[in-house]
Amino acid sequence: MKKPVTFEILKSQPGTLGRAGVIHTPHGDIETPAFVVVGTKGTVKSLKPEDMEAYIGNQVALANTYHLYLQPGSDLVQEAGGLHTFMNWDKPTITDSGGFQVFSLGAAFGKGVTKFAQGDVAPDEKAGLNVYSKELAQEHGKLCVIDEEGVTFTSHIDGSMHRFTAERSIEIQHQIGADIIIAFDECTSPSADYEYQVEAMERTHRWAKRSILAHKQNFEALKKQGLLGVVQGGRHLDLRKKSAETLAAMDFDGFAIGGSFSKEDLGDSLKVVNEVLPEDKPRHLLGIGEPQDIMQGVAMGCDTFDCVAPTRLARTGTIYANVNGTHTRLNLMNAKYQRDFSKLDESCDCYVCQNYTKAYLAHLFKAREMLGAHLASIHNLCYIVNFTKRLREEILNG
RNA sequence: GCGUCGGUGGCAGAGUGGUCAAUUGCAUCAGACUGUAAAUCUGACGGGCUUCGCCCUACGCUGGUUCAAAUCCAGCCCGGCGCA
Repeated sequence: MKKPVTFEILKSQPGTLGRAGVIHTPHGDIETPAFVVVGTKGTVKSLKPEDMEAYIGNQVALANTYHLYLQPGSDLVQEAGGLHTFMNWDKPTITDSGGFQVFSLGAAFGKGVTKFAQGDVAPDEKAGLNVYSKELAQEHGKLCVIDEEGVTFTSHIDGSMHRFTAERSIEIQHQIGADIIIAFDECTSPSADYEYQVEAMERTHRWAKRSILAHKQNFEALKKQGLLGVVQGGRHLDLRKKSAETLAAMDFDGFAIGGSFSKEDLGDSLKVVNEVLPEDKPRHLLGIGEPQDIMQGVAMGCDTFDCVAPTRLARTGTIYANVNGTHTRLNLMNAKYQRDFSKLDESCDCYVCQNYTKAYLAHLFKAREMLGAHLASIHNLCYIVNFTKRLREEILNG
């Protein structure tokens, strides 16, 4: 049987792990390296799929299993004809497994911790320990509890209890129907200690195996959806290597690299991982997507990237701009932009930069007009999508 | 003119003898945001300093009562409303 998701390398970059290629999916090709736009709830916040086609040109969008399962319900998405039909986007899609919510609603909940740490992070025993009992979880105000079999979530929407296992996550992703689905994993906190990282990683490996089995049992889905395994190991290079080796031996259509990183050794982590992962399968870097990070990721052999930063920053008034060759964030709410009638970014020729000024967007944000979020999202996504495209061209032309 | 209610920080609006440089909201200024709990969150917001604290000036104006006044009293100024 022909696999629904395959990868083809067009050119490798000498001296690095970088490569330009194509991921073939039932809904079309993804030319890599590529930035994957995040549309968690089946919508890229503030944008219509038509906007993406008209103004951004992204080739693929990523939705979230946990969110769509809770609302409107994955059975409903299936009844609608699947994610593509439901949201009116007929290009490639990916669903994330819900593994990130194990982190964001668990260890990270209420703590302001992100998966991308900067500098040293003090080990926090509770980042690992407290996920084991419901009592401790409640005591620490967390919305999920982990055990060997899976994760019990308390809905952030209405407080109801929900159970995710590897099998359940895959089943839900079958209902949603994205081209690429992801094995259920645990994204660990950068503050979890080494011992816990080992434990969580090994558990994620067991879930990976179960995810493959669950996927293989659904022949219909097997024809239409490719499955990625998730490399874990946190900020420890030895664990990263181990995780990559373990997953490489499993029958995945590609790999996602997840978990927490540190700003300082992202490159090293990716290098270790991608030297081990099979070359002929695509590698997605989960949740990382600042321009500098993507540049590193590409050089270290990653093919696709998703990140909420461009859209989240956009909604809160911050835009990307290339200032004297440096990737910079500009907070348009700052007083100095009130009368700045220049385009958002001199080097950008996106629809927004062609038609609007910083002062106008600053006004929209100050006035809390929703058009601000819309225009800034278009610009930020264009910025990052085009940046990634240029990295691809550099490899192809290099 | 008489009566009555009221005048608080950029605005709105709490507070009615000490715990008040004064609740809160807005506005303002700045910061954060990396598989979206997020059109969100955090901080500052009278002035100065040796800034987990200290010193000045402040609740219409002037004076008074009191150990102590944004808070009580008197006069004045200003505004709303009612009656002339």
